[in-house]
Amino acid sequence: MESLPSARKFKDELYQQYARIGKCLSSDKRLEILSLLSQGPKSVENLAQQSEMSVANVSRHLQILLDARLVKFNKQGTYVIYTLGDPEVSNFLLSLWRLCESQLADISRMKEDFLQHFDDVQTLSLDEVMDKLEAGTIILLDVRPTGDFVAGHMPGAISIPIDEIDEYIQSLPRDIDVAAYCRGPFCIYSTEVVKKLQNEGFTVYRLEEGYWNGMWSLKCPL
Amino acid sequence: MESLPSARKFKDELYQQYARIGKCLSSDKRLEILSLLSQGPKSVENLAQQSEMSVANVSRHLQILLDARLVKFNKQGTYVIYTLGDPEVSNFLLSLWRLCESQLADISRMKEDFLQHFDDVQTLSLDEVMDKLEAGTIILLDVRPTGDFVAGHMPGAISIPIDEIDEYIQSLPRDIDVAAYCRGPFCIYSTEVVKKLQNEGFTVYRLEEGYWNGMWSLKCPL
DNA sequence: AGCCTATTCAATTAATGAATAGAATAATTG
DNA sequence: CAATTATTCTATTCATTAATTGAATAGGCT
Repeated sequence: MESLPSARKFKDELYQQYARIGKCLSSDKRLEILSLLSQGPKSVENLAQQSEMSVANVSRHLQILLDARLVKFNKQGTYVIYTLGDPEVSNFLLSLWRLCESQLADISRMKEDFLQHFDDVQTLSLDEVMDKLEAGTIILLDVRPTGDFVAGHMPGAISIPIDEIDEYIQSLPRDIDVAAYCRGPFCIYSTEVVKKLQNEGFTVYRLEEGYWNGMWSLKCPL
Repeated sequence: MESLPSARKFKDELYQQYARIGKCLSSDKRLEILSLLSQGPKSVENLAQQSEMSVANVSRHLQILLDARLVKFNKQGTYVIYTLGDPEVSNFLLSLWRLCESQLADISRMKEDFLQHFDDVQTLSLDEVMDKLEAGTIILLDVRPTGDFVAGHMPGAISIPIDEIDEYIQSLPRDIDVAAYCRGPFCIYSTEVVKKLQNEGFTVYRLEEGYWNGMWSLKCPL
């Protein structure tokens, strides 16, 4: 069909556009950034700390994500705060994680192996914690980074980012149980805190569920 | 926390696994293959023809998709028939296309530009065609490749793959209207057929909607 | 001015992609 | 049953692209 505009050219260009999004998802580091951002807005520096990358490198990855409009930013003083571009992106990430878990058996295996190291940590379910919280027989610690806490948290929880736990240990009451939560079963912030408080003699539990993506679940990819 | 297994190592390995899926999506050619497969199972050769790639190249892409379990295959005689790996993959692709369309303004623009070339092709809606089909005042042609037709089609439609249209032109009745459909607004198979039949003197329409991914819609990515 | 954060640049290293040609498998034919 | 053909997969090549780092720059804030 020589009179028609080239269908092949059109197709190629179209799929090249689609692949702009795809390329963003092809790097483990960018996936980690997206995962972190799905837990709340973050500055470049903050992302660099949590992903253990250099600021320069994070910045470059963010440019790539920005080009595909998977993230957006606004400036707050000298900080550039990045956010997921759109609720659509958040939905998409959910279905990506779901797909990964369902297709890649390696992932489930890795996660199981990892969790075996923490068999000795006592856990409470969300319901149990809520009951105890109402009854006033427990203190609930949110040990995620401050930004995540601000973006959304359990009513009644106290924000004690894991970096700052040492400073707070003295002021925690010892005559009442303590529970800690973070993002999910595979986020070990709360596990670390539980072990540390156990050594200090507290009665302390880990909350099974995590707060992630604006909801309580066991499904946080990390 | 030196006694704990390295959280960083675990995270890195986990995101590397996730990125296995991501890498599949980073190539325009692989996205095209996935798109083609979402329209029905296909042999390597068939995929090569439709994507206008060499068989060897398609095969290599399929290996990559297979490694991430986005596709699976079964052998039929000497042919290896590839399929999407799982209904989950199909769902995921839908949300990927949706994300792409919503984030990348370029795509909408390209599609609009492309469609302008076909302003002169008369279209009918799905409802109109169904009415006319019941009334017996129209013949409906499915001009997609045979495999797609077999995988699912409009009841009452006749399969005339675009490659074979010339052989069928003689036997089409000229005293009744003809409509053709393919995958969607951006699949130009039906447009090509309409133009060809128009030149032959038929009264012929293009069905606005396309049959794609087991449903009628205007949303086929290509 | 001085400090802090983020981006850009330059340069190195690593990896990835497309394509070719050749290998393996299975059916078909003489 | 050997030889041929058809079909799909693998391995290697080469060019391209991507990731990372450190240094330099830009620009806001106090």
